Amino acid sequence: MATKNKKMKMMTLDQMKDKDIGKVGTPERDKYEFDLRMEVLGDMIKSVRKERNLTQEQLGKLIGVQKSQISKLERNTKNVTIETILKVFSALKANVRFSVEMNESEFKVA
Amino acid sequence: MATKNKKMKMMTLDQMKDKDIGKVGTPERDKYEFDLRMEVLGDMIKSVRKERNLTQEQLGKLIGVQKSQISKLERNTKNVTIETILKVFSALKANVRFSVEMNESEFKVA
DNA sequence: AAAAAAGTTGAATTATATGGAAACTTTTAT
DNA sequence: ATAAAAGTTTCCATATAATTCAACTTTTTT
Repeated sequence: MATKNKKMKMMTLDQMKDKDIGKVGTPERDKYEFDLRMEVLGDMIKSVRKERNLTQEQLGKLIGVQKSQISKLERNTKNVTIETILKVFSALKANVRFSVEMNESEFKVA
Repeated sequence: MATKNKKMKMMTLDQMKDKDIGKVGTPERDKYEFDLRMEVLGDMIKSVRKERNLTQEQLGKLIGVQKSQISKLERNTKNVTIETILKVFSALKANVRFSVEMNESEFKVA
């Protein structure tokens, strides 16, 4: 509940999962980055939502959709648009950032 | 899990833009993270593509779409799905990562 | 164990992203 | 200055993401 870090708090997905299943308080819960995969996105939403102590219905109301929609997003039945991602995380007061990492040597232009 | 590869090169969008308009060789071209905003996405694609010395047509061929499609993505005429982002950056041999940053104190559950 | 709350699923609809083709414009050679 | 290459735009079709509603299942509470 009450925060210690005044600034930002970030968490890994695993840590989030740990939280979901009970194991709270891992040490390196500081920052988290992961490859942008669709499969993992729903878990992120769910975890942040839980962190905010919201039900799917409440989150839905926050962004103006039914709880079923939230469920679908969390369960990742489909591909998702950036807009949707932003809408959801914005409602959760979470910043989404993304970065592109370019492996120079790996590309050969013939 | 996935570990860092040896030689990654990352760059900021501003640096990419600098490159586009001529200013190459900025010092902190090392890593880059930015808020996931749609407006900026097209620039990312364009910049990485240029870094790879590809034309829109070549990139298009790489992922199996017309050059007009690439143009649209770069110009951000529409919202984009994750799948598309991945497809493009994967063709460019660039890793996309994304992170969620949660400001604890900012959320008040009533 | 029953009731209530939370979450899931399926079917249907609407909105919009993806995509191609061709004409057009801008940029880059020659 | 012209031609060629690269990029943009418009029109259009198709695929699929976003969404709702209602019934259903699972979880939580009492």
